Amino acid sequence: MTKKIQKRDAEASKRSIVLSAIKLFSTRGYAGTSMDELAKECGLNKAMIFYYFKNKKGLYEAVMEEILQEIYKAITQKISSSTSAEVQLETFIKTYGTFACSHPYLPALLLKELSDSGAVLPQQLFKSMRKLFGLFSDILRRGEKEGVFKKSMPMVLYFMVIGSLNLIVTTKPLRQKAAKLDDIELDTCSECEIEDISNYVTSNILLVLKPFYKE
Amino acid sequence: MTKKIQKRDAEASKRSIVLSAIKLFSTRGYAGTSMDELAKECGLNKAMIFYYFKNKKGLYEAVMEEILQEIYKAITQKISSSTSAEVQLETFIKTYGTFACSHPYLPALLLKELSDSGAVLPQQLFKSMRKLFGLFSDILRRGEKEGVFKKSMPMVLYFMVIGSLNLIVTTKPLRQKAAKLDDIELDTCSECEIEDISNYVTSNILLVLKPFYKE
Amino acid sequence: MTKKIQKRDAEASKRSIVLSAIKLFSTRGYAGTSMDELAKECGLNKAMIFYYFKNKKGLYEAVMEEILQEIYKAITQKISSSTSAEVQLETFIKTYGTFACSHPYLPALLLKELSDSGAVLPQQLFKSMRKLFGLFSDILRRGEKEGVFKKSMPMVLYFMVIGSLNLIVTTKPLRQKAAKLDDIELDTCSECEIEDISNYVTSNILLVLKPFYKE
Amino acid sequence: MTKKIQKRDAEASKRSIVLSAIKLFSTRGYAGTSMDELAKECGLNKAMIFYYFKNKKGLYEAVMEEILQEIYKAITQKISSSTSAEVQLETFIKTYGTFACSHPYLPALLLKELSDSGAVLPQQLFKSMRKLFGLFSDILRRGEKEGVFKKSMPMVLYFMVIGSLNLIVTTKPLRQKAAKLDDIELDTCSECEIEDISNYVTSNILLVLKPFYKE
DNA sequence: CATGAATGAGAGTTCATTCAT
DNA sequence: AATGAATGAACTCTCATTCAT
Repeated sequence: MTKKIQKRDAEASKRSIVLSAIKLFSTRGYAGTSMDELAKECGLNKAMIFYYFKNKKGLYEAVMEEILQEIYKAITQKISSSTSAEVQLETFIKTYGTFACSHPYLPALLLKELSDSGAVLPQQLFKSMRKLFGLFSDILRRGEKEGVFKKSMPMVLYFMVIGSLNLIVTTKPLRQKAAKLDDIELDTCSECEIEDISNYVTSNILLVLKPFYKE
Repeated sequence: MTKKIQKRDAEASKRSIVLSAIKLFSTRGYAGTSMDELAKECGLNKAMIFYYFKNKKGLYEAVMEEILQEIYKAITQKISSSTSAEVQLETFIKTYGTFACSHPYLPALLLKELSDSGAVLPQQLFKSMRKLFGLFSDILRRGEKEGVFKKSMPMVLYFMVIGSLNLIVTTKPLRQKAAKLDDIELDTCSECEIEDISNYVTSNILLVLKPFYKE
Repeated sequence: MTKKIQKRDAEASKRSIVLSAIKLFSTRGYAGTSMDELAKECGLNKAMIFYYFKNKKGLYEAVMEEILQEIYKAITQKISSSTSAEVQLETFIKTYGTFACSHPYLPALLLKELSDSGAVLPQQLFKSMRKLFGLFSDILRRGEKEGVFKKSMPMVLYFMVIGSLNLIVTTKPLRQKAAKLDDIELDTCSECEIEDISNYVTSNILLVLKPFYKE
Repeated sequence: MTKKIQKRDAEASKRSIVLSAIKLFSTRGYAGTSMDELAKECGLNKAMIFYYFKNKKGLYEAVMEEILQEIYKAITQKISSSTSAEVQLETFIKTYGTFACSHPYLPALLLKELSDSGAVLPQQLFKSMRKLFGLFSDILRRGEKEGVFKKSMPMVLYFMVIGSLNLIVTTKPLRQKAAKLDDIELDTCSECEIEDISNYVTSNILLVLKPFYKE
């Protein structure tokens, strides 16, 4: 009845650890995150982290699992409402963009992991990356089969999409700072909305896939 | 004479430290790299690192400075031989690609830095990043002025370029592993040469900038 | 009736804790044994250990009490069937040997305890040790009085007996390994049966106590 | 010149660590000894222990190596002055006794290690034990060959010797306490000198090896 | 009687950094 | 310029023990 009181609620405690871990791992990185700090952040005793997750790496795995499943679910859900390859591609990119923007830890963690080929989590990253990229790749392949898309290099296009979107999200503070201090005239897109950027990326990719495509 | 030799030794030692630091920082990240390990790697005493660089952060700054200047120099040099915006853009992308491929620490470090908005190196990264992006942006702007390029969002295009190229480089081991183990048919571009990819990226960007562009 | 079942369960649980504790304490030592591991070993919740025994030390005391009583009971029982000092001494040694061999935790724990003068368990060990040694000493004294034994140093003889028997038991794996790997010819008694050793020790002690004793 | 000042003297620091380690390991055991306490005890920073010895186990190894070599050296030195098996055996036992008494950490550590078959240091213990026992065994074998000793079980005799001597040393405080409090008449040899005990053990062993031996 | 959640203290170990030579 | 010795703080992780149910 008084279930909502956090104390002695295993699920809530575990959740609170994961949430704090997401925050810290995404800002300070794996090695840069300390379990002491994490414990303080989530308001639980440090030992509880090891009670629920066998060790630091185990927690990191759980965190990555969590967020990669989230984005995967978000995208598949949205995509399912259409069968057109073109619409699905558009949905993929836009959903990824808005999700990344509202869950900025995803780009931070993903870029960090991908920047050293999954040094911490090779197996895990590998599987999750494949799953998400598989989705993207399938859309392109189907479009190709149906004659609406040109032949392409899916891996490169995928990296153009998630590379740009992730970087746009993670560099936001940097770009805003740049805009203020800048003596040189340099448009760092500091005021751009994620929707505009997703749209721009989408139309760029479609330009590549569909010759004579009108934006 | 003795002095000169000492000075040469000093320069050599400093150089050796930076080189080892590049290697370690790019593979293990900032927090993941220990000064002990670094000292072992470069064959010098640990105290020498602090003799030449005030502290770990100072060394990291020197490392970033170094590699960002390198890539900047490489690109400006190549670009200077032409005045056509189109050729310059092509040169920018391809030079970046080949440089990233032959100096794979660049993508690793850059992505790591950009993935947390330069938490370690705000000021430094900021300036160097701006310089490189400034180069890219200038080309686009000039092309636009000359009527050969359409209006665009330079920041996004820049991220599409360096995002994809960097990811292609850093994920190479991952993608090759994926190619071997994979049960599903999934083209991870595991055998692609960087030249092909740079070409593909270039033509994609030109498709965006120049409507009706023939690849 | 419900009560009785509960009580039986309680007894059974307590017993199961003690048994697991004997196993772990004797192999890993007092400090080396963790309550977590112990709980896992005995299949009960960790808190139950503290429910039945006030703390780790309390459990250790109970364990020692238990096994010292066991060996004491085993010996007194066997001894009672004879009144001859010589036969009783023989029975003491042989019973100790076979018991130690079939309950190898006894030597392990006893040697550990005696090796730091009962730092963990002064009072407890003290009393139990005295009881067992008292038995041995009584036999010698009576034999002396009856003129069948020479005057001796009971404490030293006692240590010669239990020292050798305990060591033979605890070093068994070590000695067997030695036998296999050994390049040098060295008889480590790796195949000896405890009966033979007990016999040998017995006859040695009798040789000391009874001059001109024929083995 | 001011070499004797402890600071910045590696050899002295290492020595001080080993000495403190001997003290703590022998009283509290391996698992029971904490590196914090050890650092406090030897007056050095905790990190220095890991600077000189790679880890706790490494330090323990060094400690065991040290003391086992000491006793081995002490015995071989004394033994070398005679060629008679009988005298050598006597010297072995007495030297072991006096050494054990003046370096009481030896019995404590040896019994602890032997009581779980070298759980911490199997390989090391194995070699050192073999060396020392080899010495003992050789004497017996030679005596046998020369016709002065009867056939025997060297391993058992060895354990009777070191078992009793070690226990006499480690139980000294216990036995003295027993003597004071005791209501029962029980001779715990609380006032015995190690020489008397060594003599007694020696003559007992000789009684076993030499029938009709007069003490 | 029994459990899982929670804790504070301390474990071993590594860290970046400085000092003395 | 260069080294090895030294340090204190921080690290990940485990401990014995208790609380709430």
